[in-house]
Amino acid sequence: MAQIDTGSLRTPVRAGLRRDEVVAGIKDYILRNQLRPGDPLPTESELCEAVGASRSSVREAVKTLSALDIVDVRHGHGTFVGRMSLAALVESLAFRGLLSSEEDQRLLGQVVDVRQTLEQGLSGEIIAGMTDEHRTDLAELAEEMVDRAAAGEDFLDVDREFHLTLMRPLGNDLVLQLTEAFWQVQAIVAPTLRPEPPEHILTADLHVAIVDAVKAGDQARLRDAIAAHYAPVRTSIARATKA
Amino acid sequence: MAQIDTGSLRTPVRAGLRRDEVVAGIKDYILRNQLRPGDPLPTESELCEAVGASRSSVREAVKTLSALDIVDVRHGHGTFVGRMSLAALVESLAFRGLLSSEEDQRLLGQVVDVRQTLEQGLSGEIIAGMTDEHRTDLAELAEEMVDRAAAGEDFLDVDREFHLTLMRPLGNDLVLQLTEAFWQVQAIVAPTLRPEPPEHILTADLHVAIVDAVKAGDQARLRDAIAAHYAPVRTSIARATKA
DNA sequence: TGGGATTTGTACGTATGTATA
DNA sequence: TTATACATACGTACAAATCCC
Repeated sequence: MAQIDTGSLRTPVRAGLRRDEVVAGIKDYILRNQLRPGDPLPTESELCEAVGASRSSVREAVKTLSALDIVDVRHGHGTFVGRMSLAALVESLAFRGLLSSEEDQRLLGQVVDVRQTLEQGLSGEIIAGMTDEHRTDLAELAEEMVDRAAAGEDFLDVDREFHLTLMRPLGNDLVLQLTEAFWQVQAIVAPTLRPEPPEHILTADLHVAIVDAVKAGDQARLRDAIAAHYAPVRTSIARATKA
Repeated sequence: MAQIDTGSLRTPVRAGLRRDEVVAGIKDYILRNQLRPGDPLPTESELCEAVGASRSSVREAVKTLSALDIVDVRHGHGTFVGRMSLAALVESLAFRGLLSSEEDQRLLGQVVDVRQTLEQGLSGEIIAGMTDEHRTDLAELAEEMVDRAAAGEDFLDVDREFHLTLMRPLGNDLVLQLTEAFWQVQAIVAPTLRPEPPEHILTADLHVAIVDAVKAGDQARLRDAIAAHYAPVRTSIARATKA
């Protein structure tokens, strides 16, 4: 129980805001009880008593933690420990990109830089960690892209899965989540300034080149293939900058 | 004004939750009016009318956006467009690391991987973009580390500034903010499992080596210096894993 | 210096929507 | 279907912080 001296009437000295105390209290509760993602938290009313705050304060605190995916609130069911995903990063970054058309170009370029740096910088470990299963998964995804491109369809979801699969051999959850987060940011922000015919066939081929490099186990070639993959995006951003 | 059809009594069909509607409404308001960070938003009561929701709902929505640093609320003053920093990323990631002692080791290792990958992968552009001012700044920071290490003091803040200064020549805000964010996560999570004598002198020397490589304009040497810089952290994480 | 106006923060009561058993 | 537990929403009143005159 996170009792906070509400018994003595008039405790005029109170460090910060009530809401922030409750936020700290809930975090504390999770840590002290060693809860894991998915574990249930006390109900709102219980939290009110425990921390000695009103429902309003508790609810606002929970909303703050909910936005960070530290807690997960299910209507009519209860409150649970969240999964602490990077959804908040996506929301925040993506919205920044939507603010103005200058900002969105800048951000897009920077996101592409980071994505390329990570994929290239980890290319050695990617090749080293690749299993046969990874390779076939990657090959099938590239094949799917080619097929859909030939049919004139888009393949955003396949592209996302491709870049995730590329990073999977690393066994690094954080890299995986960053990959997904930046991919999403790009997917959200890019359409706002691109009245451009999508070159699906070229894009698909560039992914095939990545697969080939991976299969060959050639790191230098993989780095080049990754650079080539991001080149069209860069030119389309540069083109938008001039316009 | 973001009027949302509250005029007709009984609008039984309401897509989602009231709060989420308000969240969308506020985002919309910012975008439609092309507001920039720091610009004022309508007061709570004005938002209530505009979106046709109660003050509680509006406040919860604002708290959600506030957690993402999309808005910035100042008690007794008003609500403003936020700076969309990566503070949410730090909070979320850092707390994940505090959950359990296994998680914190895993996360620390992954954070170090990402930091090293970014610094090494961008080493070429770092050297290319370095001005004399950057070099002297970096040299002074390393010097400060050496001095403090000799005096037996720690220099966390200097270390943070060093890695930011290293990335500054890139002119990439996102990289800069990620650098700061991951640095903070490491600074928060690392102490939870390190009852270890800090080797300040070694750490300072490793930073000096980075400065020397930068001054020499030698990318390969810089990459090595960066790897060497993170090596002690890795061993201390590995040591904790065994224990 | 001070006081009043504005704005956000907290508290409480009540009613409603939602999921589970 | 009913009952129960829970989150969601609304409204009001008051406290606290900030600003301006």
